[in-house]
Amino acid sequence: MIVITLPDGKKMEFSNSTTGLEIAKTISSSLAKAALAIIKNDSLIDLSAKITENASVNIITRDSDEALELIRHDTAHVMAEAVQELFPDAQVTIGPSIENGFYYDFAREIPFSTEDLTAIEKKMRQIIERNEPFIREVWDRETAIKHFSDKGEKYKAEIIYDLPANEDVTVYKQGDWYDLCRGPHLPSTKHIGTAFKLMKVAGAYWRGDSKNAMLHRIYGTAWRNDKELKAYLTMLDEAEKRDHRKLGREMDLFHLQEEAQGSVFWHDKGYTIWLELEKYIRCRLQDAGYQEVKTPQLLDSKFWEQSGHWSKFRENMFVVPDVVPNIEDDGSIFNEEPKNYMAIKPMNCPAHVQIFKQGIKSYRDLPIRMAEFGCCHRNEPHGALHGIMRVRQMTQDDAHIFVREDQILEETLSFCHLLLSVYKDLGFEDVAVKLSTRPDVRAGEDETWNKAEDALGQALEKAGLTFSINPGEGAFYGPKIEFVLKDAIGRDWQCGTLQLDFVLPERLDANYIGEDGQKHRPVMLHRAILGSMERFIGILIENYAGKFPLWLAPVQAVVTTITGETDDYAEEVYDTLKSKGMRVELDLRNEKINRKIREHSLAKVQHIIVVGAREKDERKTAIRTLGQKEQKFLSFDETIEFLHNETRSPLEKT
RNA sequence: GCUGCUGUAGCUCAGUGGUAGAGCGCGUCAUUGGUAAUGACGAGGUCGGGAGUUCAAUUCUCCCUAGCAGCACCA
Repeated sequence: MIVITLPDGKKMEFSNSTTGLEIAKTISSSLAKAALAIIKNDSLIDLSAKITENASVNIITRDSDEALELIRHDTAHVMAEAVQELFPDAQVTIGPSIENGFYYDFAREIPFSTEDLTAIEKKMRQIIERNEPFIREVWDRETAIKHFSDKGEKYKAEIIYDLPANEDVTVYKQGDWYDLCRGPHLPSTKHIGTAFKLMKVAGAYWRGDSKNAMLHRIYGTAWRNDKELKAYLTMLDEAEKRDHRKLGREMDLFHLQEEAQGSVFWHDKGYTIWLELEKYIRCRLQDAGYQEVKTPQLLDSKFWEQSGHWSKFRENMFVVPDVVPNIEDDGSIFNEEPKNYMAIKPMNCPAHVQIFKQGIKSYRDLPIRMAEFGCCHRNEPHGALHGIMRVRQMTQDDAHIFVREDQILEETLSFCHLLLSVYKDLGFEDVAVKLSTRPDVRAGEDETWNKAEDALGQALEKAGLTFSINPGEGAFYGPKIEFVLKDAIGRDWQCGTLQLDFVLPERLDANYIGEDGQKHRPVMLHRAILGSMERFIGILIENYAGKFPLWLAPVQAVVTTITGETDDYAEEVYDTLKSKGMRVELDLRNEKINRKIREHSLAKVQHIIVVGAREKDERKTAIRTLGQKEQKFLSFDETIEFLHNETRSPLEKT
């Protein structure tokens, strides 16, 4: 006799064994039809799996998150079958479900083409239509290894070989095709439905390691129903429309060119956003008791050896020989072998420690909050570069807070408040927080790590933030907090960070005099709110789809005319707005008003101020605001006041 | 860095083994038009760079380079 407990607490009895399907049938025939799998004591298992002991059971139907994962995983299996039917030379490897869909990696000489995807997808729909049940089998380990090896599936054989000894080797069959898989699966292929689409082919390393063979990965998306699929595809379209590289060009914000790959040419309009953002952050930091500094770009390699970057970070640094170059037409660039090397800074922290070290610091001086809009260069791999989001020259809104150990909690807490308040001002209210804890390879005593992790955790709790733990993801020198914000179309961006560091002050021999008259090591908090100016502006562009909050917008209003007869009045409006510090443009072109409205609207100018003969006569303006049907008719003075109000930054609003 | 794809006018993109085209933009002229494209004419290209095959290469092949997608890495 076994007892099954349902989520509502109801108990059911079965003679000696049962299955999820039997339980569902006992409850109702409609549930039996809808049931896809069950959660038994917190683990997801097949509907047909035998239950032989007392258990709590939750029946999974299509609308649950678990079902969606099953759908995605099963679609991956069906794709693998389709691929092997069409391309018998392809070996299967792994195919998990992922966010928004699934992928499957295949080993094969020839990569898949875009045309292949169409054929594979067609075959998948046939396989689903066959409605083959997924059947689980447990195989003997040795037999399984031999079987897959003989079949030429060496990757599968390798996976089985590496499976923990206590784990069953399970194989799932769907018709004649089968795959090594832990499961669970849907009852049969038809449950997958039709809401999936193969998206793209890409290379991927076996087991994610760049030393291993490159496999061919096919990505797909899969959803519960066509409506969800369509919504996802619409979101992708929307993301493409917002692409900062496209908007950056269209709005004349910046450009990139191959002679300076990974570094941004900021145009007037883009740099206006930068300056406004920088001004805003600078004010917030001043209010929060930070000092601002500026440190050198080029520093001797010996300095980086001392800081530890030379051994740990050198492959990401730009190194310059400290030699006068040869200017003769022939011959090498350098006539002598360089004795010394300089490196362009990839981080600001070691330089900040040098400032800290000037003079003697007392425990009374701490905390010292040292900020820099630090321009750093990192020698990023070519394949990593992406628009202005991932660049080789970047400016961080960086700061290092030198504290005593007893100040960690308080400084962390106030940083969290500052960061959330900044994000809110910039339009991001949905922020996820992650705490990354000690990695396997680390510096420092376990006792110190305990204190550090506790302090960060406590600060987050005090700040009222819910957070998830990233075990083992901390830096080697200390644990860190990462702040992830969600943009207008639901994408996540990791921006802010706070990292505790016990190592660098030690390496660079920073100290302060404590109450006891002895030297002590300060702890460093590395922290950034935006991350980098480049990346954050990229995020802003995509989040707002180019329609920036007015205080950041490069063009806040355009004054334009209907005919040339009112040019003088338009100039007066324009001059007055300009003199009040607003970013206004004057459009006196000999074009029809329709055209001018269209062009400025497409350029995402939010306020178009039209002055024609009527407005001139009455000393008024007609303001057309982007996204609104009605125009406003305001007097000259009201216009100035209206725009002045609209363009106020969050700093002026409080 | 790895795999695949791409590079033609300022932008978006056609096209061809016999040295190139469209739309938008730009310039000139005409037009003075009340809220999402006025018309006409015109100027723009060593077809990413180099080598090879060929009588002939923007087109075919190879190498390099940059961009794009993904992987790895990461702010």
